[in-house]
Amino acid sequence: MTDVARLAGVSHQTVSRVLNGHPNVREQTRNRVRAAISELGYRPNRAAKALVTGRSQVLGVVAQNSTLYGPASLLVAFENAAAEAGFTVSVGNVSVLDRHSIGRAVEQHLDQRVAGIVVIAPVASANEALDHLPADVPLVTIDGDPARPAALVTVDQAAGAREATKFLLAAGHSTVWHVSGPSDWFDAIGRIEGWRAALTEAGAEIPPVMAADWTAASGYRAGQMLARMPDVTAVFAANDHLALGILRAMSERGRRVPEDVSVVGFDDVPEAAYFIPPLTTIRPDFEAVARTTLGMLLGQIESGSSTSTRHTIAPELVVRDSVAGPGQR
Amino acid sequence: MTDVARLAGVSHQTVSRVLNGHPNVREQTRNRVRAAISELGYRPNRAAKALVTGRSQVLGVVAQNSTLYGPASLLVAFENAAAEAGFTVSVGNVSVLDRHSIGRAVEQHLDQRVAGIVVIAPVASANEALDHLPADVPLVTIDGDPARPAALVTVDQAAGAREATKFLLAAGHSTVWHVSGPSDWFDAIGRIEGWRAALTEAGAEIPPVMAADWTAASGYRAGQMLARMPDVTAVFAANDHLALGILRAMSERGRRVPEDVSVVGFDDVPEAAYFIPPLTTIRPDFEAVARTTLGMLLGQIESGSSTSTRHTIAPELVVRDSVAGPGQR
DNA sequence: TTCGGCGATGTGATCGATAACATGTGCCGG
DNA sequence: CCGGCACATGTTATCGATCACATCGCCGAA
Repeated sequence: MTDVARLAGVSHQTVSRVLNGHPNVREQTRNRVRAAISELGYRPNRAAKALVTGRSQVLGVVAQNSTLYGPASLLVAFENAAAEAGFTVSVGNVSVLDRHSIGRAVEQHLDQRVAGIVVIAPVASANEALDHLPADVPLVTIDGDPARPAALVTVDQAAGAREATKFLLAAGHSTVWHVSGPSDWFDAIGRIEGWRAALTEAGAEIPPVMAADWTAASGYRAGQMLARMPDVTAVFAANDHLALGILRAMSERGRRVPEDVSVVGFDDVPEAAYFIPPLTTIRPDFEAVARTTLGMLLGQIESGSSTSTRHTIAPELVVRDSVAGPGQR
Repeated sequence: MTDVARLAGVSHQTVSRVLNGHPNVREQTRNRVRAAISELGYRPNRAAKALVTGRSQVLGVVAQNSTLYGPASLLVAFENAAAEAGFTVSVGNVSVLDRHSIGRAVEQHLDQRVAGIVVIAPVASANEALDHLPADVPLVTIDGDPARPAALVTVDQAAGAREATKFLLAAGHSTVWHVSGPSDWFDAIGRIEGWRAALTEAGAEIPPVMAADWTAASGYRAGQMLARMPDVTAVFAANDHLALGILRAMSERGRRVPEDVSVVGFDDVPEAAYFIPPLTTIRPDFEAVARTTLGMLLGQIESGSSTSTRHTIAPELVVRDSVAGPGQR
């Protein structure tokens, strides 16, 4: 930086002003400095800037280390959004979302002087950790507890589940079964709620929830039970991989989809259109979630105050071939 | 740090020595300093350290922004391995792997004074960029060009493809068709080579390569063509999602898998066991790739010299139900 | 005419760590 | 009994930026 200043015939402070777009610099001076910068191939040292300002141009993300489609897509979408805004993303993967792990990951980020932190906290166990975090750092939660008063962005799980269920009911089914995600996930809870609400509104009978985790394996197991109950004609699976397992179980027991049983999933994984049959599902807009999260975070960073705004992103129904009326049998 | 020094009754330099495990500190002094540190809840400022040493405890990863299973798993595995070694990972996502984008991402990482960089460079277009990178920074490439003399870790694509093809031949098929990935991906090229080698060794006829991208959609299109050729009895798909599309195309045209047509995939995505039928596939060991990469990177960081070692990780055949002999029809 | 004020720029202190060198002990061998 | 050396520790400079404040013209209003 000193070299640049010398070449441009100004002080290091003026170079700093040009770099940071400070208004009070003469056009001519600004140009001289710019020329010197590009001639020397000068690149500012972020570490020095971080040291003096106490903040870096890095955003920290704490996420459960997983290749689950939802969280992974969210992460990628957020990385993109952040890159566009000129931020780098530092990922603090964590194997369990408990208080200790999250706390450690957050502190590690604070050591690096990140400008803000995003916690992808889809499970109940993350709550306690979030309650004990320092309040003065910009922080936004994705998929966290809707009941917590904190800055939060989520997909509207209940609305999506409701739409899926209503779509099945509208096709003529008298009720809809549900294979749910793990009960400690807010996503799973929200989807159960939406499903139940749609059934209640329609005055339909509410079958017991079939608990599963998010894997195709557990969907398959649930599907094996559903397949042997002849009165089951419609199933709403809490995600597409569960649906995949269900499709296979149905196929093995000779129950055709959608002629005998209709199935709707959630997530719209890229392969969903190529399941047998192509899966009708709910598509959450991960990019919108990422953009919104980034916006809130940047807002907090600029204002210096942490808000408790809540944003909910409505998902969208994608109709394919896995739903038909019960009469088709 | 000054506060800690005062409380412990020593100089800040001694505190620094304790922090960095310097040997020449008396046991008793060391304990006093440790006590002061924990009493004050002191946490060192990484930015300051990075400023003075010129290196941070951060590793940069440049990857194509995608939710493709392979790259995404690799990234997660690497983040875990790095976290275990006490490093944070900063991800520089890039939408296209061309010279300009990679260059920019790398420079951004250098601005942050990362300790080392990993480039996940599975396509040919990344080569040019890699040739023009500064040579003095520790850098390891994953899935890069096997022909480039650089530090590189890859899955042994050819060996996996060969194993898959041999398995199909061993089941009694006279030849094996191949639906490949995009021709600018080294992974795709390696898999084609392995497939071709296995056919050549067995003296089997070599059918034309069916070009596709990695998506289920393109697998479906290829599958539609394969399904109408009655002499096609065995297909090796370059990844599991392609295989999924093929399975659906076969199912639509009434060709049963595995009775009429056998299919093998590549990747072993978690859902592969729940395709219809469960997919026989090749499982690459992403964790081994990540561990090896990290090891090489740390080696370079410590030694200060950049090596050109190459490591290849052999994948493994996972047998399920999508392969049978041609006689079964 | 004069002085307040603002715009453009420079000067020195500062962030929090490490590096290089200096200092002060105590022990050993000659 | 003393020089010298290893060990423990302290002092000061340094990394590369920003911040707070000082300075210097210059313009317009009293």
